[in-house]
Amino acid sequence: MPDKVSPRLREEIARAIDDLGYVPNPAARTLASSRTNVIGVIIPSVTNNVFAAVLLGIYTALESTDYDIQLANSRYSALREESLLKVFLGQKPAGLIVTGIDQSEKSRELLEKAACPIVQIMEIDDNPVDLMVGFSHYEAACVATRHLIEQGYRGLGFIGARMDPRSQRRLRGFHDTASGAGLFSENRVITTTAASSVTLGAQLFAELMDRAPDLDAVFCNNDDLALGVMFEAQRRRIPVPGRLGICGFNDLEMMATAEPPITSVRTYRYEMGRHAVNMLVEAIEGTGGDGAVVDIGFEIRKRRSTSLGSPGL
Amino acid sequence: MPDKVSPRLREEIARAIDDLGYVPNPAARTLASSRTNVIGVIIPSVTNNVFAAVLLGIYTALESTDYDIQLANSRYSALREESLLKVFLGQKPAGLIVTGIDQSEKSRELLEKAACPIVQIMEIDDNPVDLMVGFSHYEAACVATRHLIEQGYRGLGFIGARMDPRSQRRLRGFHDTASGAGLFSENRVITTTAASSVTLGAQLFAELMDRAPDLDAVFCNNDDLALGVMFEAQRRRIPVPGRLGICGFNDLEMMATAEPPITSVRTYRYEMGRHAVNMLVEAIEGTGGDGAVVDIGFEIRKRRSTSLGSPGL
DNA sequence: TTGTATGCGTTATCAC
DNA sequence: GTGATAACGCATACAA
Repeated sequence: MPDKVSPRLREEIARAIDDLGYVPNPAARTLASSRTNVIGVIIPSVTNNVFAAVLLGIYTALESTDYDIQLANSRYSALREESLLKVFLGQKPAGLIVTGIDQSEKSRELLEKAACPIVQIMEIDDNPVDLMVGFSHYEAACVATRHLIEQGYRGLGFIGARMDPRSQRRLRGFHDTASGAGLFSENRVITTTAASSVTLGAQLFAELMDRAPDLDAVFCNNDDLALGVMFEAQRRRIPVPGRLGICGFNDLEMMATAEPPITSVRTYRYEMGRHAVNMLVEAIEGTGGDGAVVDIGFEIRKRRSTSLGSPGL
Repeated sequence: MPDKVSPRLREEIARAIDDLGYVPNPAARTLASSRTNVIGVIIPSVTNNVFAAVLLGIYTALESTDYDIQLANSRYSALREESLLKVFLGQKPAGLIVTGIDQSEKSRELLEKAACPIVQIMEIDDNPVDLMVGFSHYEAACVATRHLIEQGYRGLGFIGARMDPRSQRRLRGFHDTASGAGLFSENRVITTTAASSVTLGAQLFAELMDRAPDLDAVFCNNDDLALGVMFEAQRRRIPVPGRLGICGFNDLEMMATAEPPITSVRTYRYEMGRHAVNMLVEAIEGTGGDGAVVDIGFEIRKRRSTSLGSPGL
């Protein structure tokens, strides 16, 4: 579409289009060109604030393009993801954004032979289907656990819900780091596959505390659980951070305002969404090399909830 | 599609379809039939938990149908909603779900003359474009305010963020009820158009408390703000509910687990989403009468954060 | 009932 | 370049 038309003529055309009430028919367009401007997005949950933020990044980045997005949520089921993938690929999408690196074998196959660029988000490893943007949940958990140890906590515990692949990698990071310092005890780990919530955090903490009185710090799978732990600690008059250290994951906005403010691992959800779209569009339009893996990183936000050893926090 | 085929034959057909790798082409289908199976959804925000829950209801209800959903967020802008509406209507959608009743004049016009069923969600009034499912934010605020009065609070205040039309109606409900009891003071009301957050709740409460020391109860526009108020009260060693009553709005899951548990107005977000889809599909398929307005109600959840007069709570 | 031709609105191709 | 025309893949109306 060369812009060699005079502004004058251009306007006239626009007016004519408007007068005739012409509206392009997308169905006819994609049928004729056998090309769509649809980018498929599969996330595990729409209500989880983490993925909602990713989604916001995706929508925002897409606004300056003329791609449409087709959203689906897999509800943390690899099987459901697989069937969604089939439907999506049937539409011959311009690109695909999928969550994580734990697709089913069949899904992986479908993705490998897909005709469009694919970007996996939220995690990174050295075996991408195509594009990838995320961070290492394992490393993030290691850093958080190390922080607890450095603060002087010795009875390290872990509370986890949902236990999707990313949660499991966080647990591994916790395990390896705590073990390395000779501070790991299976007895101080409690997990469930139930959906995460503040209430669940309180319940799991209550259970864990009763079972393991030597517990003096918990690394929570996510911020909802951490908040629940804090509420339950307050109910039981357990001083935080004096008697109990609490560390969350994701650093939702409320963590900084809680009383006491809660330490958490900052992750860049919005940015991952934006980045994923940018990479994808570049790949679709052939302006960027493919096979790229970008590590978007994370950052531990140290706050009062873990300031046992450094009251200055 | 009469099911007069033998299961035997049916399976054979399915196998043949699978063998040939046949995948229906939706573009060709909509082009030929000049009908789409797309339902457009416009919500103000994807990250706001309230709308995320609505969305979950929508996606869930849609799973048993063969409609697709086209999602867009207006970012609380009537102007943006208008342009989204134009794009959506250009696609000749099978139906449309829009948020609220405060569309721009032009949007209203577009909706009125749209060829498909429309459902407005989140609110109700007696002037629907077509279908409607929601509840009265005004009434809900009245009930919440009355509760504070019944508990014995006299220095009633209001904290509001975003101040979209629904928030404004809640403020009106608060105003009218408090005024009716001779307990309204403009000095105890603080609002901002900034986006709501826990941090903002804490800030607004700090400001309000400094300005109006006679404040002894706050009705918050939403639960994030209420949680922020609670944290700030704890920081300032203000006893809740003894010296300060707190009431939120929406009853997010965390409200029941907070310490103290926070009173809130339960709203049925998920159900509104489901109901909207069901009404829409019925209207599209002509199996239901149109023009229906369904009041999905709300319920005040009384908890310790407002138990000044009834310690038994 | 079963089969066949025409049209949906665009893109893309091929003559010109 | 410019303008006519053949696909694109399915639905549908009509003929058999």
